[in-house]
Amino acid sequence: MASARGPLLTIGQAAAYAGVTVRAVRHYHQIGLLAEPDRDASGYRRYNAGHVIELIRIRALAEAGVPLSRVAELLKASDEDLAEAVTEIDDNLQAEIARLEEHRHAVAQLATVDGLALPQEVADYLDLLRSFGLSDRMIRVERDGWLLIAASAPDAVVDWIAEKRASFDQPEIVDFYRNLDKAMECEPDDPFLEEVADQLADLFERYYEAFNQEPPGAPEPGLDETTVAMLDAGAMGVSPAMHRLEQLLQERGWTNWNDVGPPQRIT
Amino acid sequence: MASARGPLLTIGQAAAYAGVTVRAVRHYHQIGLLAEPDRDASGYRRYNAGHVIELIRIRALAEAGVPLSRVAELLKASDEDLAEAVTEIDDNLQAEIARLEEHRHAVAQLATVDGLALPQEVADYLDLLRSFGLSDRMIRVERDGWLLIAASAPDAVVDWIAEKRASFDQPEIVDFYRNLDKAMECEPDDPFLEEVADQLADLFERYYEAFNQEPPGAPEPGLDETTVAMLDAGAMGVSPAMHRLEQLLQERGWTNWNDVGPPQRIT
DNA sequence: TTGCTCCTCACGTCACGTGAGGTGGC
DNA sequence: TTGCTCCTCACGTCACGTGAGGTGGC
Repeated sequence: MASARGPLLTIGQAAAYAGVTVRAVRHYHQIGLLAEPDRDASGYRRYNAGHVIELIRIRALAEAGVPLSRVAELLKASDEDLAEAVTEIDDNLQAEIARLEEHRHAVAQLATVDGLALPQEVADYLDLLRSFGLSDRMIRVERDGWLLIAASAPDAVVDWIAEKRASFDQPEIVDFYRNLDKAMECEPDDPFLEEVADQLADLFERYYEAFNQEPPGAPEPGLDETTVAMLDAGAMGVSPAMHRLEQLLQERGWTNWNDVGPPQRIT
Repeated sequence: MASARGPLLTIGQAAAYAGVTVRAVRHYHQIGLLAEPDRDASGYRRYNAGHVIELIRIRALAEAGVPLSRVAELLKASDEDLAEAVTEIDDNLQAEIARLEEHRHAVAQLATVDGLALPQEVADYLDLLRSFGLSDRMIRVERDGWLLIAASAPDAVVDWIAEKRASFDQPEIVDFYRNLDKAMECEPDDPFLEEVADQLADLFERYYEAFNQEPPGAPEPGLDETTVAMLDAGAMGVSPAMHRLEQLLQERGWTNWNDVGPPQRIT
């Protein structure tokens, strides 16, 4: 039994000594982690060396990220039990550090609005579209589409965006996107939409010819139906003109026009 | 205005798509972070592509450790504002990682019971005492004393422990500690205590002679009064015998005997 | 019909923070 | 007397988790 001799610290002094807040000390009392000291005549808690030592040890464990519910048990642990627990705690710390490092990468890519939840390659692709003078509206439609694709097929998105990007080496693709941009502003009965539909059907035709009726990529490019439907809904929802354009394309014998995978000829 | 066309996902499907829990989605609605979608005839929420995209973006920020209260503002932010915020978020992440790395070090040293809140050098010192066959009780008194010292003078403790450790090169110091250990078990009136007091007084005498009345270290070795008083209380509280030994030493002309700093000759 | 999802309260979690209202110590 | 510390409730924080009790969809 340690005697009550020695300096008796107030809760504020004990807390300052151990480097914790007064409220934290009271909390440790409340949950039974730290024994309540005796009170003085005024009802103030008075701490002796033993209490302060226990408080320092509690803090050492708590600061290391050990939940208070485990601190109690570790304070009483043997060297072997403690060593085992320490291994586990260190594993947790390492995992947490790895998690944060990952987030640092994610955050770095998030430096631009486009980068929110998108890989750098997609953000670069969107910048390429911008460099062609395409409207913010167009960029947003593309970005949202690729967000959905990235969420449903995170492993494939980088390959797909590379293919998509390469297609912009052809000046007629760039030209088509500019027309598509204008088309989004049209009324559904604007004759310009027929012009764009013709241009797109022509592109599809040449695309199939170039690959001898054997376009690269499977007809199902790896996206589930839900995602494809959401992509369509997103693109079509932009304006009634887009909906009309889809109809005009079907009249010309083409369907399944979306951001990934080849179009399909209606047979 | 995006149309309500496209596949309408249930809350469970939308949550799974974005990689969050159903409860999290409801929570985002509750705090106004994510707009409530329309309901179907049964009162079920039905999500369209726009909702899912917003959900993915919320998740991207939240997972990076951004508090939800800031997520709302960042979703609407410009590229410049976002870049600024990202710098800050990354600073926070780096600080957090550094904090965890520190804790990994602390935890590594905590692998043994002695290491709880004590630097490795002190734990090594305690092991040295153990190798001399000193009792667990003695080790505990020493450990608690050094815990108090480490808490009040963390920068100096390594130097002090090195001095203390070096003193054990002298066989008579080791011999004295063994006697001190036995003395702790004594009744206060045991004549063995007088023997130990004589031995300690002799050690002090030779210590002063060796340094020509000019012992190293200031009379006040850098510890505040509170700590010194707690150290005394801790050591004296162990047993009445220790208290008696202190008295016997005073009779022999010595005071201020504790773990750090030189003893003082009563003038 | 069974099992799964959906709904809305509403309390629980974790480690304290933060007043609210009052008293003691220098 | 003033300002600071101490006391005990007790609600607030943060981002949901977890039943409780009930209904809808395949």
